[in-house]
Amino acid sequence: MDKESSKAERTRQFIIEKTAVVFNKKGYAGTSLSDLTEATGLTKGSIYGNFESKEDVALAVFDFNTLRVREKIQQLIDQETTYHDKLLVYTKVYSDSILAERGGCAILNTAIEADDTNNLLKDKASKAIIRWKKNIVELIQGGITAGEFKADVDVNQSALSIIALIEGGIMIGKVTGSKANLEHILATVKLLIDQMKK
Amino acid sequence: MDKESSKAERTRQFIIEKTAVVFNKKGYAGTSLSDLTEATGLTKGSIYGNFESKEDVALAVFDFNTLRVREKIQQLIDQETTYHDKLLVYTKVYSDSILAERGGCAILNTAIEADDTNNLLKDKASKAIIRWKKNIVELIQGGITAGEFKADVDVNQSALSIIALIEGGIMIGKVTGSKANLEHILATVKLLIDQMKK
DNA sequence: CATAAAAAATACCGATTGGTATATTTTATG
DNA sequence: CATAAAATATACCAATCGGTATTTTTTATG
Repeated sequence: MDKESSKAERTRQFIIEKTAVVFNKKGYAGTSLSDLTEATGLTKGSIYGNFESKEDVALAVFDFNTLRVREKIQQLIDQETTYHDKLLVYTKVYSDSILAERGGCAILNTAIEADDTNNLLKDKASKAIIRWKKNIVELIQGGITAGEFKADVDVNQSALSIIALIEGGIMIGKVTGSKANLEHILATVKLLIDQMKK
Repeated sequence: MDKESSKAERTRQFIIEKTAVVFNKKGYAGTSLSDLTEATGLTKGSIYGNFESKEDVALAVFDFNTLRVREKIQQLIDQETTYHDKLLVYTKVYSDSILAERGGCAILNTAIEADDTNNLLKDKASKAIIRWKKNIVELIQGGITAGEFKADVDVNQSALSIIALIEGGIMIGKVTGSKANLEHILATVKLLIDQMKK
C-alpha cells in the first residue's frame, strides 16, 4: 500500500500538527504525555505506536514548526523582485498570530531550552539558525552581485545581526506584551538593510 | 536578633546561590526538587522551611541572577567617563563564563520559558527588560545632553535594538557554540552606538 | 466478506514529582 | 548551661511522570 499515506503515517502527522503549539508554548520539559493525549484525543498507546518517545515527538514537531515558517517566508521572498525587498520580507512576517497564538519562534524557544539540556534538540536549533543565516547571506550576496548593495558589506555580520534583532525582538515583544517594541526593533532591521544599498 | 543575618535568612540566601545556575540551565519546569536538594546538600524539609514552593525559589533565584549581572555592568559603566564608552560596556561584558558556565542570560531564559506558562516569572522578566531599556535610554539621553550624540537619535528604538541584538546574540552564540557569532553581532551593537555620535 | 495485519485502546509498571506532618537537631538567649 | 524557639531532617503522601505489555478495534487486501 501507499507508504506516504498509510494510516500510521497520517496519524503520525496528525499527532505532530496537534501537539506543535503545545510543545512550542510549554517547552519540551513542560509538556507531559497527558498534554499530548489531550491535544490529540489519542491514547498513550497510540502515540507510542507511532513514536519511540516523547523526545521523538518533540524532534518531529520542531521540524514541522520550522518548516511551516520557512515555507511561508520563502513564498513571500519569491514574490519580490529586488534583493532589497526580498530582505525586507523579514521585517514584515512577524504577525500577532506567530507571536501569540503559536507561542513564538520555535527556533528561539528550542535553542533557549535545549542548549544546556538536550543535544538533539539543540543541534536542530543550531542547524536551523545556520540555514537561516545562509539564506540571508545568499540574498545579500545576490544583491551585491546585482549591484544593489555595496561590495564591502560584511555579509556574515549583517546576516547574524538581522537574525539576532528578529529573535531578540520576538522575545522582547512577547514578554513585554508590546507589539510596538517588536516594531521598533524591526525598524532597525530595515535600517541595516537600507544601509547596505549603494 | 539580627534579622538580616538570622540562620533562616542565611540558609535562604545559600539555597538561592546554590540553585541559581541549575534553574538558569534547566529552566523552571526542568528543575526538580531533587535538583534543589542535590545542589544544596539540604533536604526538602529544609528548603520548604525557607520557601513556600519551588516557584518561590525560582522567583528569588531570578532576582539573584539578574542583580548579579546588573551590579557587575553598572560597576563597569561607572568607570567610564563618556556616554559613548558607557554604552560600549554592553559590547564587552558577555564573556565565556556568563555564556557557558552560568547557562546564559537569566532574563532571556526566563522570558522564553515563562511567557506562555508562568505569569509571575514572565512579569519579572518583563520588568527586567523595561528596567534595562530605561538604563540605556538614560545613557543615550545623557549623551545627547552632553553633546556627544545627535539630538535626533530615536532613543527608544536604539535602546530596544541594543537589547535585542545582545539577547539574540547570546542565543545564537550559545546554540551554535560559536563565540565568533556573538562577537559579530556585538560589532553591530558598536556600530549602532558609533552611529549616534555627532 | 473473510481474514490477517496493522493500529489503537486498555490496563498496568516502577520511578519521580511537588509537597507536608512530624520528629529531631541546632541555635540563640536568659 | 538550661531551655524554648527556630531550623532542619525524616518519613510519608497522593498524583503524575514517561513508558510498555496486552487486548481490542480498525484497516486493507485477496
